Amino acid sequence: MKIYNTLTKKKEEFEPIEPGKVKMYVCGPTVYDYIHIGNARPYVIFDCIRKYMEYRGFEVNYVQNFTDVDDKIIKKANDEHVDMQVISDRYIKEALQDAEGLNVKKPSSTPRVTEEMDEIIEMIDTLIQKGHAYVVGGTVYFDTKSFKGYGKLSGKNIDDLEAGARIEVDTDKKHPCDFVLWKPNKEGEPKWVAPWGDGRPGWHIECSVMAKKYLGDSIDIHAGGEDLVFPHHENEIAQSEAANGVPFSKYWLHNGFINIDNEKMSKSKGNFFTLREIAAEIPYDVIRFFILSGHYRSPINFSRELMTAAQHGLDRIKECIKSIDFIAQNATATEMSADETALVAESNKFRRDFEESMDNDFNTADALASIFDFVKFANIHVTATASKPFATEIKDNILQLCDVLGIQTTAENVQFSMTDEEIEACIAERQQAKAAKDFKRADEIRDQLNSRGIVLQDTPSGVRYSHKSL
RNA sequence: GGCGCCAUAGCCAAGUGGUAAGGCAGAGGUCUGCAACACCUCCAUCCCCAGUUCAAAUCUGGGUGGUGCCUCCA
Repeated sequence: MKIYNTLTKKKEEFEPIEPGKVKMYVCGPTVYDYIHIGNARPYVIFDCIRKYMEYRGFEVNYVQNFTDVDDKIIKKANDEHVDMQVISDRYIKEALQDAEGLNVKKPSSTPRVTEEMDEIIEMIDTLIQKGHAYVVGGTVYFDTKSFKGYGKLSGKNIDDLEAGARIEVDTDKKHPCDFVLWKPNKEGEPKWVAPWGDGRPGWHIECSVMAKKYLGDSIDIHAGGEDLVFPHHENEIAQSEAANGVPFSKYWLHNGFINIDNEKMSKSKGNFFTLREIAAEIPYDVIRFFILSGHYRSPINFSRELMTAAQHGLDRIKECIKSIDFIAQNATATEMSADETALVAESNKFRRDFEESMDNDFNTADALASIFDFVKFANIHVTATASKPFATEIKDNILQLCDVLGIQTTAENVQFSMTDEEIEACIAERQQAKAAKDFKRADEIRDQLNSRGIVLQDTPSGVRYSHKSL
C-alpha cells in the first residue's frame, strides 16, 4: 500500500508503527455553524481510507476532533445571548448528522477541546519547562527558533517568512513566526484557569494534545485539508515533537479543495454553501460519490451539471445491484454451472484491479472504474442466469467493494406511495392484461404506477419495481 | 516577494517511458407487445516549442494559461 506523504513529498510504502494497527488523526471542524461543502471532502476521503485499511485487515484507531472554543463560536454565542457550549453542542450534533448522511463511519473518538483543558495546560507547561515556549504578559508563545525542524512539512524557510510577513508584527513575539499557545481572555469571553493567567488555548495546541492523549506521542497518519499544512500542521509538529521528544506523525495526508463553479468557495464571493443546503437538493450519496470520482489530492469543482452526471453514474451502479439482488432472491436454480464457477473466478480480476488502485495512494477514481467494469460484467452475466448462488456470489463481491468506498447499496428503506400488496396487485393485473394481449390496459397500469413514482421493469425472473429516482 | 500545484475527448476523470481506463452526454443498433433496465458499435493522440530516448501524455529545459498556500479556513 503506497501512500503520498506531504512530509517527504513522495509516495511511500505504508508501514504502521505497530504492525496491524493504524493510529490516525484527522483535523475536524470548528463548530460555529453547519459544516460547509468543503468539509465534506476530508470527511469522505479519510473515511474511505480508513475503510480500505480496515478492509486490508488493519485495526484503525480513528480520531477526529471538534474545535469548540474559537472566536467565531464566541461571537455567535454573544449574538444569540447564549453560552458558547449551546452553540458548539448544536453544531456538533448537526455535523454528526451530516457525517451520517455521507455514510461516514463513526470515529473511534471525537474529542472536544473544552474537555481536554487539563492536558492542554499540561503540554503548554511542558513546552515552557523545556524552553520551547515563553510567557509575555498572560500570553504564551511557542518559540519557533527553538525547534530546529520548523518548516519541514510545508517546505517553508522561517527567515523567508519573516521577510514576507504580511501582518503587523506583534512586538511581544521574539520571532514573527512564533504562535500563540495560550491567550488571556477578553471581557465576556470564556476562560480557564492556568498558571500563567486565565484565558484559553490557541488553535494549534489542541490537536497536538488530543492526538497524544487518544493515540500516543507518535502516530501513523495525520490528515486534513491542504490549507492546514501551514501553519496549523507545521505548528503541531513543532509543539508535539518539542514536547514529546519523538517524531509526531509518520505520514501526513492532505486533501485538495472543492471549488464552486471554478472558484474558491468563500463568503465574500457569495458562493459559500453549507453541506446541509446542498444536501437539500443533492442526495448525500451523490455528493459522496462525486467526491470519490477524483483523486483526493486534486482540486475538484462542484457544480449542478457535475452533480447530475454523478447522479447518473451512481444510479448505474445502484441499478445493477438492485437488478442482481432481485435475481439473487428470485432465481430458482440452486446450483452454479461450471461456466458460472469459472465466471466467478474471472470476476476476481475486478477485485484485484480495485485493490491495486486503492493501494496506489487511494486512487478512488481508478477504483471506481473497476467497479464500473464489474457492473458491466454483472449486467451481462448475472442477468442471464437463473442460478441463485451465482447471482448471490457476484452481488456479495460487488457490495464488498462498494462498502469500502461507502457507496450505499443496501436496499434502503424505500417509502413507496403504495403498499407492497397494492403494487403487487397492480402488477398481477397487468400480467393478466398482458397475457390477454390487452396492452392498452397493461400500459395504463404501468403509467399509473409511474405517475406515483414507481417504475416497473419486466425481467426474465419476473417484474421488478423500484423508485423512479432510484 | 517566498513556496507549491495543475493543463488528457462536448463535460468529468485515471494513466507518470512502450503507441490513450472509466463515467456523463451524443449517434447508430440489439433486446422488448411497447417500454424501462441492459448489451453491442462509434466518438481524443494527451496546451505550445525544443531536447533526451529505439520508444514520451508520461523525463529535461523554455513558453503560455490556470490556480493554491504564506491571514481564520477542509
